[in-house]
Amino acid sequence: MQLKKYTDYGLRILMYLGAKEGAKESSNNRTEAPERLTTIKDICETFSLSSNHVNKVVHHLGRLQLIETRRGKNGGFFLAKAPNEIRLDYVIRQLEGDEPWIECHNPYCVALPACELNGIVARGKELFYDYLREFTLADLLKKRGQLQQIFSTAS
Amino acid sequence: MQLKKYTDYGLRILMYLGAKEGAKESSNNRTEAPERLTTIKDICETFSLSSNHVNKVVHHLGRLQLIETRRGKNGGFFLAKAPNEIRLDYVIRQLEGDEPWIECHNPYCVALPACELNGIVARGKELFYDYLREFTLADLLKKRGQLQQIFSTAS
DNA sequence: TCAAAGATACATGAATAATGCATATTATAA
DNA sequence: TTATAATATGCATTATTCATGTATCTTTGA
Repeated sequence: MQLKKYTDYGLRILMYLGAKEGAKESSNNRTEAPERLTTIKDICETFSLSSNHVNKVVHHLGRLQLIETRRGKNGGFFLAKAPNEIRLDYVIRQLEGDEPWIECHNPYCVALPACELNGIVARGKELFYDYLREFTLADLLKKRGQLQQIFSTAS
Repeated sequence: MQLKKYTDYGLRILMYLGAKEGAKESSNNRTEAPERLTTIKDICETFSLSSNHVNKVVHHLGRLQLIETRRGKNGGFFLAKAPNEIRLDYVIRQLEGDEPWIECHNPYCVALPACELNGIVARGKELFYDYLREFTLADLLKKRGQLQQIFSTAS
């Protein structure tokens, strides 16, 4: 019972971008590309991660349109939304996958027709995500100055 | 992000016992042993599980004093408490293990000193368990008659 | 004393997450 | 136009953890 590192890495990437780019507000739900884009290499060096895995997470964040990715020379990625528009429940649900937390089929459990358990666990899961829904990336950037310093001195 | 089968099996065992033994009330926090005890074999046949794994879960439930186990001929196990005294949050926390849902060390994350995320996830986890705390084994036995029929015809 | 039950330790297998490698694709700059 | 730096993508491999199997010990009742 633990979030995947994959999900964790996704959140760290967003924190990195948020700390670097700042809390831009955007009316058109888009932010401008910064001068120099953040690259997968930057992330890997900062957090001491392997590029392969980060590669996939970045791609996923791109597909979710949370970041915008640019191929080619001087490419990289940046936040596609303002931090206060990136809800944590959405990020975690998408990266983590949204399977039930208890498995009643596979293999099938005979008690299923009279089982109250799966409903209770499913409701608990929703309460977890309802709570996360109250937070956005902006809430993860409360100590933005400190994060900036950490990220700039790391690697 | 899913409960272990181990935990699931534990809950099914308790449901089986509760359905069979009924909703006995006990002032001294103990129930009487029934005529014929439930065995690991009974559970395995009912739910089509391997005895090895169930063996360990039964042992664990015994250590938690949720059931009482009896070795030797005519041995087996039975509920050690009334169903309404067996809280679901306790069972799941114990069987599942109570680790944090997000890993900040191992390996260490540089952002940790300024990270807001782990606290948010930890609080969400507690809300999940707070919800489970409202339920007991008795709540899983609402359709007790149907469960009894299922369990008696299965195997 | 035998047989039926759980207790325990250790070994193996399976599933999935994490990582690695290779190569394709794209965009920019020289 | 070509070299280079970046992401995109698919497949292979490794590591971790969960699940299961095998063997043997211990306990208890008949």
